[in-house]
Amino acid sequence: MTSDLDAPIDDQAARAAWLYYVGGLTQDQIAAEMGLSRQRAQRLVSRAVGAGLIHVRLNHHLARCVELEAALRERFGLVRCRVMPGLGPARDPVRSIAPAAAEEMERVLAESGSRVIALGTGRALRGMVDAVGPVEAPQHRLVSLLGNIALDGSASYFEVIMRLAEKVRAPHYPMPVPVLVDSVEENRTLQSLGAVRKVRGLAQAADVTFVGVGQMSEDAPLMTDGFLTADELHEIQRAGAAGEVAGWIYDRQGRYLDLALNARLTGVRVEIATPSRPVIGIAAGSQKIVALRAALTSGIINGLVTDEPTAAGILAG
Amino acid sequence: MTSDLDAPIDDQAARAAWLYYVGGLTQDQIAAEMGLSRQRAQRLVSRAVGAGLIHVRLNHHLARCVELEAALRERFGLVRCRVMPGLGPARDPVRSIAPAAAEEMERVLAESGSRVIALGTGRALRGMVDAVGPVEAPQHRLVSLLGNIALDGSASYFEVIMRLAEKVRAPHYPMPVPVLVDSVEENRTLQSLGAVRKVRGLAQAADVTFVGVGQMSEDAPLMTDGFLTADELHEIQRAGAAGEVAGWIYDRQGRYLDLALNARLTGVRVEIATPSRPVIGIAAGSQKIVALRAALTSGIINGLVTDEPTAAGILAG
DNA sequence: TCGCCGTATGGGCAAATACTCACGCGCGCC
DNA sequence: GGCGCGCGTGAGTATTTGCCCATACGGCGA
Repeated sequence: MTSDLDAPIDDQAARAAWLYYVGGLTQDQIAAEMGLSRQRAQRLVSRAVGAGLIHVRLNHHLARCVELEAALRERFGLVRCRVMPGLGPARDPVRSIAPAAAEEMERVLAESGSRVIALGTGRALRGMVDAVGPVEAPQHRLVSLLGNIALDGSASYFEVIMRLAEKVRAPHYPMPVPVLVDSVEENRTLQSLGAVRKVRGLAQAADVTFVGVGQMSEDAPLMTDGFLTADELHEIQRAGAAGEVAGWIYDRQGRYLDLALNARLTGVRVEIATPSRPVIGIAAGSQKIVALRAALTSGIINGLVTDEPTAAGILAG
Repeated sequence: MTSDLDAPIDDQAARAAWLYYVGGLTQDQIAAEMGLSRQRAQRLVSRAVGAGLIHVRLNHHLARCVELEAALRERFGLVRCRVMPGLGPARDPVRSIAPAAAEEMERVLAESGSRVIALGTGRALRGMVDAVGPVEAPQHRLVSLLGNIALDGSASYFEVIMRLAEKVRAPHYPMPVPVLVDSVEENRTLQSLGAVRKVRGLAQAADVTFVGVGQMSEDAPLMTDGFLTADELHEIQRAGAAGEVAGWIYDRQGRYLDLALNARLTGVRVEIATPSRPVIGIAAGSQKIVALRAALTSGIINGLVTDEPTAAGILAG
């Protein structure tokens, strides 16, 4: 990833992108200004965009999105709701929702009082963290809802909490355990560890929680990430699984299922959503509509950042 | 300006720009997606940029800017300081500092407690307001430091407070009087009005103040905006004028001058900057270096948003 | 009703930008 | 010390974009 050695290059890239997007210079002018070849200027701008150094936001509320937000708020009694324009099919909706999710996160980070912020995992949360600006917020504590170790022992690809903590310089409490362990006994052992108990306690007392929402269809993240086999998935599907938050699986009414799997999950089950302790779901995509509707129905989440087609899909049900 | 009738067009423009900048589609693809001709897509994107619907921010701290910020903070004991990359000569520095100033404003607006926010006038503040996102902040009160009526009786070109109030839906207290009146008596009459007294009192009690900083050189805004004649300007220059905040003129040490003009100024003189009641100066440009250094020296302002060359110039003195 | 004017639209073209390729340099490995 | 290997660079080229113009549309006044 971006190491410290890249800093001067990133600085150049950021400067070039600034001149390009804010200053409105052409790449030729940038090259002249910075004393580079035009190709290099082009590469720097491109690099800045690719590395997420540059961040575009829409200073305008689209009527359609506002309507959907109002409808979702109304129907599910949401505390927070953001609906971003869709990007058309074949584009990753994370690109669309990440900036809005980041704004929600920044809103919390901007609070001057100290908060405990709990975080799930997943691509959407990772996108959110990447889009968060480098604000200093050392007064808050960041805590992980679930383990960040994948089955193969590697730290999870979607490292959310460490990245965010690094950006905002806040104390952080990752859960240094696997998401899912092999046996009930192993889990019991882990849960008895003081460190794990402390992190779980903090997570359960979180003031705000940000989570992804997983679908339980054939492309379930729990399966593609290797936590479930296809057979296990099918069995759980037959038990009525509609979605999953932090690994905990629920049915179409958003009621958590009583599964054998539960005893092997190390993470905290999210069930604290109240107006003063919101749980914000960050998710978009047609595959996630069912899972989102269920989580919203029972109030597992009472805040939502999604995109237009997903919002419409949720409301259509 | 942008009227309500433009809303559907602005919606289209915003959507096109979203697809272009966030989605990364080409204008051809946008045209296909939205069912338009390519030219129309191009015009919409262009319109969105022109109308300030789209807002670019740099998610990366440039080493050079951070250094300058630290040096300014240190030397002048600043509460807040932001230095943005310069755009090269011949580009309006307001483009560079407006987004950062808007972030500072949003930071204040995000506070959940109720604040009184005082605002000056000028191009830089106008740029800031345009860059502020449509956040709801009805808990705060916005108050004007000085009149918004120009000499010819028209409401000032740089309408700052009304625009901001409209965006954030906060109660606002403009000062419905001229910046400068013709005679001392006229001023006395105005100042005795209950409405004016109330606004002035609120402004003096502001929790945060945002001001532009005017230079007193040959291109002084006070003169180009028609408040001073060339002769008056020259006389004031001879009296040692270095800069001006909200119309109140100070010398190179940042001490307010005792001028005949003062008796005709309707606005509030800013002299409340403390760590808990910051006064943030928003200004950039080589002509403003002297004025800024003076205001920083005496602490008329204790916060600053500027650009790189200006910051370097201030420190060089 | 006609004609005028301002505005919006799409085609075409020149400029600007993104991509591809071949080369060169430095680094590490043998 | 020689030999690749990979990264970065510049030249050339395809694509995309911005702009100008001719034209169509619609509103308005005569």
